[in-house]
Amino acid sequence: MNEFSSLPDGELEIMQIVWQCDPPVSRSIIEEIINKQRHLAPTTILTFLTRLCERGFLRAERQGRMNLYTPLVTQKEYLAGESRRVLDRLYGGSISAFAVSLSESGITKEDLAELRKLLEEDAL
Amino acid sequence: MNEFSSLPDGELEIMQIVWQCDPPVSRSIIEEIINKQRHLAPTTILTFLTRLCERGFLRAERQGRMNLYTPLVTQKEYLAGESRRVLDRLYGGSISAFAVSLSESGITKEDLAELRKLLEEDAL
DNA sequence: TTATATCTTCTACGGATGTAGAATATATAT
DNA sequence: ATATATATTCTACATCCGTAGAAGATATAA
Repeated sequence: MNEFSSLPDGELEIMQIVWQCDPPVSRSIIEEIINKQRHLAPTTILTFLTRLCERGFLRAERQGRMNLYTPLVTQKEYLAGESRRVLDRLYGGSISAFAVSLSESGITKEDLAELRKLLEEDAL
Repeated sequence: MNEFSSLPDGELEIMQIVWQCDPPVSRSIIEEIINKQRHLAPTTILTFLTRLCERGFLRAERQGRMNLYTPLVTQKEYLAGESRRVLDRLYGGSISAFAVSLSESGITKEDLAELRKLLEEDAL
């Protein structure tokens, strides 16, 4: 259905933060959030942001001497495509095969309950 | 729980074939199967096989002038670990979030039915 | 108006990956 | 015993990715 390229880890990490923020968002905001977890040089973050723009995931607009970034792809869209790819690649597209596999590496009761609920509500 | 590194696409493609075969398996067998889908030079396949040995996913034993490869990691083990990683990376570990996302990119009725059945049988 | 601080863009580099030709080893047919 | 066919290992290379210093641009303080 949709056609967005798969993102490498570094870029995905940035996108996840952008999505969780109120757009548009600046490099410094992203840096602040990321640095709660680990250190990345400002230029590293900017490299990722530039690559995401080239990929068409973000749009940059200048404000003063800094850039503000706005997502062009929603998290929902991206995750739908990416999940599909993963499922196809690993399980030939079978979500139940995936579920069985996960249960083997430990699935939480809460998640199981949640899944049951979704199915009962015909939410899938 | 388990600790196997994530495989790059090329190597995974080979492993999927190895898993679906009766071990041990030769390069030529793998080549035959792969070439139904796309072309890969024999040396390319051998490169992947060598890398998989280095990673500890395969063991090679010489037979005449050719090598026979045996998996050291089961598909089940690998998929469990890999799925877990994917789930954590994309959905903070929530399988229901994953299911919702998949339903947005189109989930088949068959899969849905299968999933219901698994849940009813308490198979997860 | 000019120096300074700060933000971005350029450039770079090592390691991983996909791909395969060149070089080498060896079983086998003659 | 040797040539030939064929299988592997070596070597190579372009591209991608993670990472960040160097260089360049510009808002702002003095």
